[in-house]
Amino acid sequence: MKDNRTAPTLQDVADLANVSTATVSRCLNFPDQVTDKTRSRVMSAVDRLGYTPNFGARAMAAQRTRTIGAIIPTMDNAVFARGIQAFQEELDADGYTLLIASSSYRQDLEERQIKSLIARGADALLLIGYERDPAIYRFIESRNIPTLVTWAFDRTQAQASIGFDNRLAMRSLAREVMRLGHRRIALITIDGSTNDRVARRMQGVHEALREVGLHEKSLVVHQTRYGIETGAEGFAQVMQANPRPTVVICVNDVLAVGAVRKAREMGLSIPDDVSIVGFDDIELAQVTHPELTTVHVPHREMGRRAARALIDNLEHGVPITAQELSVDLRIRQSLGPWRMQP
Amino acid sequence: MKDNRTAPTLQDVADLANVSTATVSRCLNFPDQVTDKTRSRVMSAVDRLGYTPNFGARAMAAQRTRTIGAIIPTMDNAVFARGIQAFQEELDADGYTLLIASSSYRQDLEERQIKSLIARGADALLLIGYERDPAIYRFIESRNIPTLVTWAFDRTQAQASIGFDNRLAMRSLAREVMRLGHRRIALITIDGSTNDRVARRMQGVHEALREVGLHEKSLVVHQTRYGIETGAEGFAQVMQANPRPTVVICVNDVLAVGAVRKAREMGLSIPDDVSIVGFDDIELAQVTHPELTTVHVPHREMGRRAARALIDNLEHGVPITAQELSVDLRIRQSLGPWRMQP
DNA sequence: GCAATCAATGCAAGCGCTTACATTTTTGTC
DNA sequence: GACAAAAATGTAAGCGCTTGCATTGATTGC
Repeated sequence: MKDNRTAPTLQDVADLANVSTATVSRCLNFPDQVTDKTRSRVMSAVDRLGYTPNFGARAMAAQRTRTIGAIIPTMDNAVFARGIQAFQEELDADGYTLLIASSSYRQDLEERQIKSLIARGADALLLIGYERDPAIYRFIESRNIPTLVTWAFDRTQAQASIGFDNRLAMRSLAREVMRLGHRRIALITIDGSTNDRVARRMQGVHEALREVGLHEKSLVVHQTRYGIETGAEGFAQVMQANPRPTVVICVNDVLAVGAVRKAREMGLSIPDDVSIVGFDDIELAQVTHPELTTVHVPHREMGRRAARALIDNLEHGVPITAQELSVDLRIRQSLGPWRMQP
Repeated sequence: MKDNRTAPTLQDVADLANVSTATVSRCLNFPDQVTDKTRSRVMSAVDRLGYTPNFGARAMAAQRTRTIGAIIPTMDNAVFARGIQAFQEELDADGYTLLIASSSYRQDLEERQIKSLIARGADALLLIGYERDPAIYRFIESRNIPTLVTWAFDRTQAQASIGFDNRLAMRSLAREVMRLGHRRIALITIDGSTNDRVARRMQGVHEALREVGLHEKSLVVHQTRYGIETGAEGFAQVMQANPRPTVVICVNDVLAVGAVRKAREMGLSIPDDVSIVGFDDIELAQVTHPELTTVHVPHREMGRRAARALIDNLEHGVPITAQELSVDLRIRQSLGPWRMQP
């Protein structure tokens, strides 16, 4: 009798069904290579013992895992959560399993996790943004692991990605702001040094500024951490500038929502006293009052496509090609034309 | 020369460093059992080859993985995202890795994932809510995997949990609603059949109702899916009841936020025309206008404690004991006293 | 300088599975 | 009913690692 505190093995099943382990393995992996009779005998042994294949052993023997790894900066951010959820649904439909790790925006952690996911046998990898040590790209390359970057798109980068161009997207939003006559502009942002998406968005703002002959220096910038609360504080800060900004651009909707709240608390009317715009178009953007003008990003679509690209590569060797997704401006009530300050 | 398309193995490192695989293994796992000289030789071989231990092989040989599995209903929900993020941070600090799967609220999927996580060598498991097939609890038990339920607490259940009592929490909110004189009440909820937390919250409302002598039937109930948008639709629905509800209780904040938005669209003033309350106290709750009265749940604290309990059990055999966390009412402006309908 | 001791290292047996190849059984044909 | 071909099953060699035990080498006390 076996120690029943421990998982039953292929051997246990084989013994109970009176066949070899090879046959059991075939029953599980290639059912039609086995007689109906044997198969049902084996399957009932499997049920009886509550057998589940040991993943590590299987991975080692088969050299594939049907597992895809993803590393996101944080779970605690709706944009990633939503994209990854779609990614996972698509994988699941094809019998793949998703392994997620979150890096808290720390490069060192991310590198550890990339190695850990590969060590765990991930057949492919999904990463957010381009920015990382070239050595780690070489490492991935040397292991021959198909890898896709997402949430960003930049044709000058070597690494294949499915995403959108953060710089251009933000630039077009900033242009719209300019078009409405605003010239006194504030930017609430988060640290761009470990976040290339944010860095690109800031560039986009700068470019739009230069196009109308404004110097970057004229921009009132406030850098803070991610969060509604910090967005609110940031808003209070930038509104102290003199002359007061007529529009506040936030690098994401979460900050913008905080700004909207603070404006209300300060008794400012949006967009009459000040306009506020965000980025991402999360569900929240339509809940604020007034609704938020922002850049719509197809998070779920991105996740779905990324999954397809990776699976197609794994299953049929389809090369992974870059895909740029289009984003579009969602002009809502939080952005209005410039008016002379009273 | 090795095929460099494939990961280097312990053997490769051993060869390069001129030692046995046993020594390399010890260098990695018990560095002080090895001479400085050998160690540095081995380590430089490791670096040179970019060696990373194969997880499956290691798990198989060592019978432990320092990995903990968690299954949540969906990533795309701030409350789980936040709790799990804290859980993961705590695990990480102790050198554990988190494996996450999401079940889309489907029991069958969850069962598959429990098995998959165990097969992957998870040393322990974190699950949301109690409700699942007893067979699956037996399965976990038979594998001797420490398991913790969270997001719920019920002393009548056998399974250890760290969470709060959804029924009592919602009841106290409903009592407050009654105390303010409301008697014409609507409830916007989601399917409770696969979600014991929601089912308990509904019970809580029913109990409070009975306490003031109202019959459950007098409650205007609308069941929908999770989401801001669906919450908005639900609100429109329940407000058609005659007589019109004076308060709308939502089983979570997301629905409530949708309700608030719809009320605004309908030109109703909150709380003068109708009160709205939610549950969870997500960040959103303070962004709506007016701010949402809700039940505050310590999501991050819950995640942290769950991690500690599991690690302490794994490392020092500390038994996993149930812990009830306290929640508290956050009374804000969206709830006002009952007034005669105009 | 030598035995006794202890630290450092090596040897080799698994861990649970897949799969190429060998063997047995079944099926179809004449 | 005998034979070849095809289908089903078995055998056994790994996959990459850890670890108990055996071996070697260094250190110590006398």
